[in-house]
Amino acid sequence: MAAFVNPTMVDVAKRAGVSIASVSRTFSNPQSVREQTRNKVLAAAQELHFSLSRAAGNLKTGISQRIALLVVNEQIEWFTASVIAGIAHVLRDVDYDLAIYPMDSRSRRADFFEQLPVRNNVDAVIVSSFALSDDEIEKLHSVHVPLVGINVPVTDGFDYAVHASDAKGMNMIVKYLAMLGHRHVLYVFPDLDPLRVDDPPERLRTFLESCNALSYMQASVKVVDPQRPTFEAIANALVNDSSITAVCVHQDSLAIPLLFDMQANGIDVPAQLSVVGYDDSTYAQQIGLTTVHQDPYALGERAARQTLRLIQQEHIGATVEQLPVELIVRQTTGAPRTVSLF
Amino acid sequence: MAAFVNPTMVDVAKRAGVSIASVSRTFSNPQSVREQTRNKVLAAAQELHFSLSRAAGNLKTGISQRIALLVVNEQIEWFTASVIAGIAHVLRDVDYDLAIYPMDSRSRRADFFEQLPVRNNVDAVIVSSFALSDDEIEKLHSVHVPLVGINVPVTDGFDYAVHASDAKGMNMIVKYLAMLGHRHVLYVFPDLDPLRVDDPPERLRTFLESCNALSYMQASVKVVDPQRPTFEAIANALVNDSSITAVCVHQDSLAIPLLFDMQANGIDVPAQLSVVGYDDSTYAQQIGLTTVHQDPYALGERAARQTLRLIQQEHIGATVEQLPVELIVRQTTGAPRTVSLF
DNA sequence: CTGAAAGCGCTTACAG
DNA sequence: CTGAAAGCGCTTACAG
Repeated sequence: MAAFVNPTMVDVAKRAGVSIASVSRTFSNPQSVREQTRNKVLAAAQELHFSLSRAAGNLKTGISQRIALLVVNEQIEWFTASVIAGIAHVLRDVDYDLAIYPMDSRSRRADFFEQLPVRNNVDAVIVSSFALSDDEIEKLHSVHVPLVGINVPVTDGFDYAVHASDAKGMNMIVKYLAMLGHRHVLYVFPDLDPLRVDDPPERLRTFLESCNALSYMQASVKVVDPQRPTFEAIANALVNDSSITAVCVHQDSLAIPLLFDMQANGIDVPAQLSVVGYDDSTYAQQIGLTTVHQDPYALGERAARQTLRLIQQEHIGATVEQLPVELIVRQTTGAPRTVSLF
Repeated sequence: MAAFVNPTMVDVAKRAGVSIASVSRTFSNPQSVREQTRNKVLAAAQELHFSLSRAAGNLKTGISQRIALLVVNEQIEWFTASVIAGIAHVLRDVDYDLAIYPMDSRSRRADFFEQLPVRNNVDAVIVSSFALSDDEIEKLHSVHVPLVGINVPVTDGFDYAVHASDAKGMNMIVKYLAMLGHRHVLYVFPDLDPLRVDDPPERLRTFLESCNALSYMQASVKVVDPQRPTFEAIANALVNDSSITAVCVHQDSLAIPLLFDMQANGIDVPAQLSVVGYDDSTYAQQIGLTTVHQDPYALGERAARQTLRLIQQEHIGATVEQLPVELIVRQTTGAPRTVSLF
């Protein structure tokens, strides 16, 4: 490992008896070189275990083959992990790297925008699921590279943005519950990461709007500490107002333990109470949770594809897109109860 | 965006009235330049929004600041996502990139080892949670870069490897169940990803060994399709042999839906049946699952740190390490039942 | 402590 | 179709 030196194009050129220009061309633009030459080069390259140096190419072309992803959470959870997998999948095929920059504390975030380590070293930046301040957007613009957003609450200043529409999903939930006959739904809302400056959150907002749009539909909200059992937190809301017949939980990761606790406490879901989640995440299917399906992997893929187009200066069509969202009715929802809950 | 050109060291040097060597030094080795000079450089750099080009540096130094991670699954699941987050965390601090190469199909995997896109373009390679063939290891050696493993079943040919010991975890489970008084445990084993050439899997193997070591402990195994409900699959094993009083599930992701189904089917866990999982993954805590805790994030961090040392040619101490594993006793385990299950 | 200069390994006009 | 040559933006021995 000590004195090992990788072969370069000059080694290949020598062995193949051609110029380095021909070597370069057979890799970057094969049809521009005669087949015979190409074969000589390929053979020599194979024999020497030659491999292009991306650093040299990057330097010459000014293309870094790197895209930055700004995310808010460090211990990456379900949604972000899928987004990353989707992006990484499309980038790998074109030999691009994804450089992940976690903004998991105020100081890290401040440092990032202070240093802007991305300047000069990235072909685009993608922001996932949090809001940028105007100042931050301006700084990102100063790196002169396409800026794309995934589930960003406001899209001004972005060259492209994709969303899974919370508005549509919530609207479907509310309409579906109304159709089943529910007239009073409790929204369970976890205290959010303070760094996620999405305020008021789209889901909650559109839940309230959707209920409002239906004159007969009453909405209540219960804010809950995600670290503590949700069941206990909402139990008294439920006893205090017996007109609540359905619970709409902000996200599956809260709904699933809740369901479990309800079952353990002998509450019959959905006979006594309907429960709907949001995300269609791990276990939702196995457990039979009615929820809204979205596809963060697809979001990542789409964002990555469009980013690549932007880098290529290609036309990308619409500058803001929504990916479909789907209500998945399973076993936790039904008609409102006819007898009392407790 | 069109004609924008980033400033280079020569711009900074001019503005600061020094040579580019001094500019370079103030960034790479600040104490080698006089404070006054350094300040001039820093000021000029700031004014021009200068940022080092990593491509140029990489080319000159031969250090790519890139580490490859080989993983087997594309739709990245809980464990791998945490490993990645752990690695990415330590790499970000030293401005290294993580290039993820998914080996999610035979052809992708074959292509990777055929092309070896990593040659000449990576400072190390890390392999997570699958077995390499001898041939593959040999090819990776030919890239002349440190090779490190995370939870790899065999560590020959690796410069370093970290594990969360399945053997220890399983041993704790079996001893704990024995202590509670169980004498016959059913191991629930999912059909594994055929690409994960870990055969026979450590967990199952050490479960059987641990039971064997206790002369009075009987072990049974039920192979299960992870796509279908586990409860139905094991129900008849349970009725057919009433001496089974505990179920040891290969991983939490199987155990959690199983528990849910048991509860729904009126089985009282642990009064009628003890259930233990493995992983301490999402929801295990909220749901009260007895399981073995391991820390893939820590595994990733440790692997990354050691990889960096290897790259630096530093001494790394032991070449194979195990990270602690912990039995977390919660509410799904107890004494064997005294009345029949069904 | 500082500068002039070579060179890392490519790509790509340009000329033939 | 092919080659000679310039140059991308740094780092670093070398000399002073």
